[in-house]
Amino acid sequence: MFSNSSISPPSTLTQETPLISPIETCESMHQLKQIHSQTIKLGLLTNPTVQNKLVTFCCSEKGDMKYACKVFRKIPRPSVFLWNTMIKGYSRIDSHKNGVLMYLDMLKSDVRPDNYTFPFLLKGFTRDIAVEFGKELHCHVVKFGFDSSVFVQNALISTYCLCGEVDMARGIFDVSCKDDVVTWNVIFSGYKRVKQFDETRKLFGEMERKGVLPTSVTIVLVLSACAKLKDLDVGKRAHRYIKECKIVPTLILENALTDMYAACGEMGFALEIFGNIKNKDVISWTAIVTGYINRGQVDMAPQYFDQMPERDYVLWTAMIDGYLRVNRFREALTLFREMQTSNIRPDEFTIVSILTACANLGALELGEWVKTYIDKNKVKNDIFVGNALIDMYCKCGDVEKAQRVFWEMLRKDKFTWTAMIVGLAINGHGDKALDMFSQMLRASIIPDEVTYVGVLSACTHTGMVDEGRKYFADMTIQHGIEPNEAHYGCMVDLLGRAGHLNEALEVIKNMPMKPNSIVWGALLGACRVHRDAEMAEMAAKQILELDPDNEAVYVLLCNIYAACNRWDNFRELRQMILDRGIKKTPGCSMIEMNGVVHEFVAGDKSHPQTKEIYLKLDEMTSDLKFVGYMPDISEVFLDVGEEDKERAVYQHSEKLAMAFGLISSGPGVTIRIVKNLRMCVDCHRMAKLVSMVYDREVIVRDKTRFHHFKHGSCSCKDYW
DNA sequence: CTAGGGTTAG
Repeated sequence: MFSNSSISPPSTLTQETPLISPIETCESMHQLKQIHSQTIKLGLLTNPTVQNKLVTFCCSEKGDMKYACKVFRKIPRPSVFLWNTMIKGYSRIDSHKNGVLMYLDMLKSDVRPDNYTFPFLLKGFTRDIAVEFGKELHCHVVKFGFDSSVFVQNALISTYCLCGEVDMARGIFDVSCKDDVVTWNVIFSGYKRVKQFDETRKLFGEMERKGVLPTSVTIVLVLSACAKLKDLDVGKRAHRYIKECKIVPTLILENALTDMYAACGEMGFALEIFGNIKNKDVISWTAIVTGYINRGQVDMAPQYFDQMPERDYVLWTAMIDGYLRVNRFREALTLFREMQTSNIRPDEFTIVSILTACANLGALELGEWVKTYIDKNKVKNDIFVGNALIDMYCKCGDVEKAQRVFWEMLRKDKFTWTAMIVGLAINGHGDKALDMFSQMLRASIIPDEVTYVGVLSACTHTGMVDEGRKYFADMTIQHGIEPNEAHYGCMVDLLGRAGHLNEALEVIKNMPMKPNSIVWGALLGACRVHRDAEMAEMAAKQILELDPDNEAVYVLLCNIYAACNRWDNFRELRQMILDRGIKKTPGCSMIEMNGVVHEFVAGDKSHPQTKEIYLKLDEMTSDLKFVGYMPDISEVFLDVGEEDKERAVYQHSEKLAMAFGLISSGPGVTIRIVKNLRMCVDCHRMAKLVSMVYDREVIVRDKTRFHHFKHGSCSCKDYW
């Protein structure tokens, strides 16, 4: 027997439409399909409530958009509610294209959107879709008159933020009523995306004055901004709201608090909060690790890093970056190898850190490996990666590859251009660097103070005095950049190297700020090239007043005395150095071979191939003597008798590296060496001869520039 | 609408 109610047709008298409550309690698509067929059998499909409930379920988390579409297409004239539900469904599954298509279909069917339509549609946008449709949809919003709906405003603000158009977002924010805390949260999150943390801080103050009460989302965003700005005061104020507004402390909030205190250097507070977190996750640990790193206490970080059982790629990268910050590049690479052994995949952030390490070590082979890794493993090749690649290639002396990366980049920012300009300049291609600079201006990229350091050093490295003066003036006139000490240093360098020592001194005297040791150091360097002992003494005195422990100055002055044959001064100064116990920074050269960075100091005997290296060095010396090599000991410093002087120069670290390079690589392979100090005259001479006699390109990156040795001459034109 | 790591000089 059939029960009456289940077979009787829908009656207008029925209080409740049948099958509604089964849909509401439905658990799966399987159940829903059964209910759907029942509605067809019962002819209930024309009932709007049934339609709404069916489509809503299919669009929900347990649903299936394909099925939703089937049901939806059978409905003759869907209501705006149904269209919205479909749009919302597509947003949920990140099918933004379909969302937009739905919206367009809806307009074609002459259904007007309501104030739910836009938030649902915009919510599903990715950056690309937002760029493509954002502005147009904003026009629709205005046309249909929803521009004063707070939900629509919030959605639009967040869409503009997604496109990176914060100013448009801010425009909408400024005319909104600002009563809704979500509006504030959305704009804060937008400023976070573009890293304008200062705006968040300013607006937070405004929000407080307006008396809008923050939610936990607000506090998290404000704390994150304070962490980046290292603003402890505002951070503490945000912390107070948690108690005052009775905001429940979630893990996210506790992590944000820990990070804020750690970033501000308040490790005591940070550890207290950290200690009270019940279910610490990797983000909590990262906050502590980066806290120590920020304070320069890298060696405190491993305590926590090693304790954390589940280290993810962010934590690894943070730790690797910690070593980079204190110039411990080799340790950074060691950690990277450990990371790979642990089977943690590096992402684009890690890659940037590794490229930075390669750049500083001159490790081209590893850098090339990273480039291949990026291409093969589909690491997101974003603008940071591109910029780091350019920097790596330039600092490894391979300008061509750097340029290739540069031109392949789809987007270029001021960092991209600056890295290329600086890279060309230090590699001795001043003219190309300046050409790049004019292309940069034509591309409407605004240079900053670093760009101008690159431009001025391009002029310096190539001796273009008049151009340098012009750019120095342009910097302020055209771009409103006030020159800093580095720029004055470049000018002193430029004039000094060209032999205009007095003019260089005038520049220093007329500086609006107190000349620092960089500026005086530039003058001292010029005195060395032009052998002006008097001015050198004066410059050295200035530096030592500012920085009494600057051992490089003593060494340079010694070299200058030697170059000017002022042996009395030389001995006097050397005695003073010995009396005061001033230690010369040991010269150190690095060379990469098969992905391993080998390091040499003068007279080094620690290398496993020491014997072969010294044999090769003997062989080199006698080979080169045939073409006129005579040891030049004028720049030797730490030595006693003449014979020892010769020994000392003979065993300079870059010579050992060169010998090692010659025996460990095949004929014709370029030898690349990185030195921590300025290259000495003797090593420079020897490298030129090596490049000729053995027909090898030798590239030495010293403290300030590159020396590309080829066929017996050097790109620096013996001017360094 | 919510937390952590990355690029240019001296």
